[in-house]
Amino acid sequence: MKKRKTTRRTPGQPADTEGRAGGAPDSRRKVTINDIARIAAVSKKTVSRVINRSPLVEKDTRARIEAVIQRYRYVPDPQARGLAFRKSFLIGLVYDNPNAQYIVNMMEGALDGLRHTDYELVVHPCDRTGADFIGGVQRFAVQQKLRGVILLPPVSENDELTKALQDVGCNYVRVSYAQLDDPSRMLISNDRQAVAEVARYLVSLGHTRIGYITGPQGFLSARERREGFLEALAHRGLRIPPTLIVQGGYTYESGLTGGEVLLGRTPRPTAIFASNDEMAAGVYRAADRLGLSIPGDLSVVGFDDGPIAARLLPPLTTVRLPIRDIGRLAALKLIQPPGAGSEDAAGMSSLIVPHLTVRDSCRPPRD
Amino acid sequence: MKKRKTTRRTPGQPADTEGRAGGAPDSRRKVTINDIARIAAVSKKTVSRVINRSPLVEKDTRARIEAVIQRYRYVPDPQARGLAFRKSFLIGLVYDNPNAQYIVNMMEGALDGLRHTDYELVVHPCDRTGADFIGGVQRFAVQQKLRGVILLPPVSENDELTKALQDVGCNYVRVSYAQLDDPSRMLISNDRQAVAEVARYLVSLGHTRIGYITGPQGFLSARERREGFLEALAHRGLRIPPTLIVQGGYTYESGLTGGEVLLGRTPRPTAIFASNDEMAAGVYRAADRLGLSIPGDLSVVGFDDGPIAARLLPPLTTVRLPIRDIGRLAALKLIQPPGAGSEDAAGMSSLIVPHLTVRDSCRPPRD
DNA sequence: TATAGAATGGAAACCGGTGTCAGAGGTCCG
DNA sequence: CGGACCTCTGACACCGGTTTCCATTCTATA
Repeated sequence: MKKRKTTRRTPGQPADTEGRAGGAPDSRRKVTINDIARIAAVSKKTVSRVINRSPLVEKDTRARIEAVIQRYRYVPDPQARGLAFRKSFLIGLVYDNPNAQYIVNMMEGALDGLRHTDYELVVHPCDRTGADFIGGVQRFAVQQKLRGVILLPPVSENDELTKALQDVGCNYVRVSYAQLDDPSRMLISNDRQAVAEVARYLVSLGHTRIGYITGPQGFLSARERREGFLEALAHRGLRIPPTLIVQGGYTYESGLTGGEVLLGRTPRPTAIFASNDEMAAGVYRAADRLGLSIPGDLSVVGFDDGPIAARLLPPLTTVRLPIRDIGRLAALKLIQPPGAGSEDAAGMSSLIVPHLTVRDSCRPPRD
Repeated sequence: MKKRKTTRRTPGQPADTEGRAGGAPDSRRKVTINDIARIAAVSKKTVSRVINRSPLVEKDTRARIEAVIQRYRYVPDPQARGLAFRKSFLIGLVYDNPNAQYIVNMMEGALDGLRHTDYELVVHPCDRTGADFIGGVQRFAVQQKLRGVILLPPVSENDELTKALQDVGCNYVRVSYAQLDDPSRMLISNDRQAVAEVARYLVSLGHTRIGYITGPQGFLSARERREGFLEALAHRGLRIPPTLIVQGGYTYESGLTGGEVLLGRTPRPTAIFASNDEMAAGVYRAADRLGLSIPGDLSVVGFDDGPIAARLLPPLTTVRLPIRDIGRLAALKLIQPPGAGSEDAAGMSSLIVPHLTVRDSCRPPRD
């Protein structure tokens, strides 16, 4: 006896439909798993097995079904799958970040990682200072049944948030600057090491009076960069007096005022390290106002290597953050089953080390 | 033989469950429409009517159901709804744009428009020069059953693409610079009018030798800006010789080379209008290389008012594009039923007029 | 008071997939 | 040769909503 005849006795559809067992199913309507099953003369469950790469399908059967799928350009409906799986095929990108450039790059990176998968990226900005910010993100995750969430700094530093996500069983990856969580949920940029490189560079040029503009209070990156820089200088026997360290906020304006403060000290610093590019741009402006030329009278270093860095005059020496790569790795971490390492160990390493990009904004101090 | 009433706790325990009318339904499991129906002692259909704002529900009943929904923080599952509706609650943002800043702002704007709605935004970059680019976007729309798509320039200018989307019944809004389509599907930035403002400004300062750097071939914005600018100048009796018009590509590098070309002409132009900020930054660089000072020796105007504009030295006079607003309006257009204008006519106007933002990069020519 | 006509609400089918579990066919072994 | 075991496969219920169709209740009019 052959296969049983395929059944699929939908109330509406009499045996008639079965008869023309190959007929293109109304090209207007979307092809469904039922169509494929009927045409391939198997049950929809078997088709489902093929779709989900179950090993319990005989090779011949699989090949036959795959051929039909190809032929009819069938793609399973993500919504239906999501409903049955109790999980969507969406990845959330959650951020609260002043730096737009950063976001796009991260997004593009995440999309790189998601390319040729079934997943789509849903962006979700939020205000980490707003009321019920955590509840908002949590609801987002639950309602959309997100497969996972990528948390960008500074929201990635919020332990309450990750707790809330765990509570509702939502997977996540935190992009940050230190080990805050289970390694499988972290992607770490070693800014400490990068700023040490800056310290080495400035010292090697001969600078000894170096000003520093920090990031905003409470940002982990701000702390890591500041501590890393000061420690590295100390390691080389240099101690920056407190008067040469000013508080910034990662904004152009804070860089401008910070720069003006630092350049007002006597004796003046011969170099300023602003802990991001925006603030470095502010320092350029401050120097300009005081009639100081860069790099002649003042060396400047930034951090990020955003689009502004290369466009400033002179082009800014800065630390290049491989943001796009970070985004890609974050996405991969989310969608890859813990065990399998398709990307090799090095590539999937959760540790990113940014490096110094030397342009024209530094020079030995004139003495 | 018929289906017997298996399971489904609903039929199984009617009056009883209602009795403890407040009993939280296993706080671990997600609340469903069935729970709400049971607790409110109505059928799920009625709850569904409330959710979808059907007018066929008695006031009291509605109030009671809404109370239960509130109480249990019930939110209908978008996937299930999508499945039944044959439409998801996702809006696609499709772009192929070199300018990252532009994208983020547009995205934020779209998210503004989607806030407090059931919709989420899915980003989808694409390569308009790639093979089967149109098919790719089409598949994206079909597979995700997108409620609508926002098309950003330059992909918004592709009529084949919009045709393909229409073919699959996908709604869309095109953000562009001229009426390319049904007004209900267009959001137009009147760059022509904006550049006329630039022309007026430069002429009023006394410039007569003005250089112009165009956008890339085939971009509608490039054409509109160039033609608009030249016409406005002509209108004031000024004709730019072809030697003072160079082809750019909206990139920093093209601005740099374009600037060098223009500044190499004799006599030198006293002002250069670069048709976006990136290229204006390139002109700054070109001027710097030639030892020319801005605005002393050369006036420069840009277009976009991206983040670079205010950070250049001197801060760049440029045309401000209200991108975030555009994004918001685009989203609103998509999700609002054609008839209802919740935002007033002026606000929902599909015509955006960017305006000149004067900073410090222009001055009367020195003679 | 009778009756048409609306307004309302319920049961079951359906959207397009996946999970469970039982059953068919084949192999291995005693 | 028969039974235990394994490999595939399919029937059926289910995910959480909406829609169809029909029964019931509530008006309004004759």
